Amino acid sequence: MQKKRSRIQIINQQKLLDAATEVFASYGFRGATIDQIADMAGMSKPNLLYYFKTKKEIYLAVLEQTLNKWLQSLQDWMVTGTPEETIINYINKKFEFSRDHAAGSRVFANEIMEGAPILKNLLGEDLKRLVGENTRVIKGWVTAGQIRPIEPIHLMFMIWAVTQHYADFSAQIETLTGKTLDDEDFYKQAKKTAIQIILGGILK
Amino acid sequence: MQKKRSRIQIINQQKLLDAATEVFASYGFRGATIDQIADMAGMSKPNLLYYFKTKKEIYLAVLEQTLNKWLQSLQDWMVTGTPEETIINYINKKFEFSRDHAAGSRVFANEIMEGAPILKNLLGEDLKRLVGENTRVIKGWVTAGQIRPIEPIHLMFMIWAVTQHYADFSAQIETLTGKTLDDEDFYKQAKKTAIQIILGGILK
DNA sequence: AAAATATTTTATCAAACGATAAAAAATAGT
DNA sequence: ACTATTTTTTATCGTTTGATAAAATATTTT
Repeated sequence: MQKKRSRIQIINQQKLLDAATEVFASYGFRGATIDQIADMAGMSKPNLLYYFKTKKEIYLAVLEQTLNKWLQSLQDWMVTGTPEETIINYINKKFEFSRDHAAGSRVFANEIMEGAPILKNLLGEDLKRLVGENTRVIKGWVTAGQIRPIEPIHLMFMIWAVTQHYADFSAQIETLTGKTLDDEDFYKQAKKTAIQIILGGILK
Repeated sequence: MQKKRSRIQIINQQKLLDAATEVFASYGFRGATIDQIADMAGMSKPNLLYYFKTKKEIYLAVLEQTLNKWLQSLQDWMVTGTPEETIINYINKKFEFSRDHAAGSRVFANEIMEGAPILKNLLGEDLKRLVGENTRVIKGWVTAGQIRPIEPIHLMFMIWAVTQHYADFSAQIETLTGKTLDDEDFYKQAKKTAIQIILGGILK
């Protein structure tokens, strides 16, 4: 029987999750230390462990919080619109995610580069199913002659690659351009270019 | 006065660099341990430290080895060819790198996600200069009306994003498709799709 | 083969790390 | 205001980690 979470608990757990997201984003699960996370949250290490019993437990909480938001954009895939509308909408959603959850995107990237020990099962089931549905839609467009013949899965990868790149490599992008997605003009230009090229590349 | 490296030294240092590349690729600088690297190289920890005095020293060696190969593809940028030839050639080079140096690509990705503490200076100088040269070429194409109006830097990011994605997220891609770039057909299809979309997106 | 040098192993260290126990302080319920 | 509960702090533990010293082994040079 789970007691109702107190006000302090809710505040502190979220504060810890935010700090943990930042630290795991930078150093991955193994490279991150709970000292660092506690420090960033303005808390002592044992106090952190009062809210999350182990390092793995807080990592799982971070992954879950981020994953839900990540999958959301895939689920919102519109099957009713035209190819153009659908792709634009999807790229928009992905860019929004990269801007609003850049650290979460990097947590994912780290998890996958470590071999996705935690997410492997989930990627092989839920994500695989979602991707299957979406590639079928794209395949339908090709068959119906609505877009140029294209391998659907690689189009998906391409959209993920471009949108996530701005979150995962923001340090490099900032060094080269002085800007990040937080800059409104830069955000619009990045999105515009991506949409322009991808749409131009698949539409007839 | 540096003594000539012995036969054993050359063999073992390369064996260690290869092992270190794999481990740093998975766990980043902080997450990797020299025990792990030594194990993977079939060597004891103190023996590793005989060849590389510190963890940072072997990390720097790995970064340098990979960086040279990474920059190579940028330097080979053809200024004499048509836009079509130049882009195809560049994407080819990048895909080759992702296939032949996937682990190295991930070492980079980790370094950048950690905030690029080591590479920051280099990215701000050498890379910035190279990117500047290449974006100027693209800008010239636009001005001359050879390609559609496009923001050059975002085209560069797009090419990096797509090509590196296949190396950095190979675990995810393998889970979803069962294939990696080592599969010849998969490699060709990935490259073909990327070239088709990007060229189609920028050519008139 | 003997001597000199290079490489590997064994033993060990101090600091950092994840985690626990128990006391102290703060908050909530009556 | 008093009591019960929750939250925070202090102290500490066993491992892991990066690194060093010194002995043992292997290789090269003469």
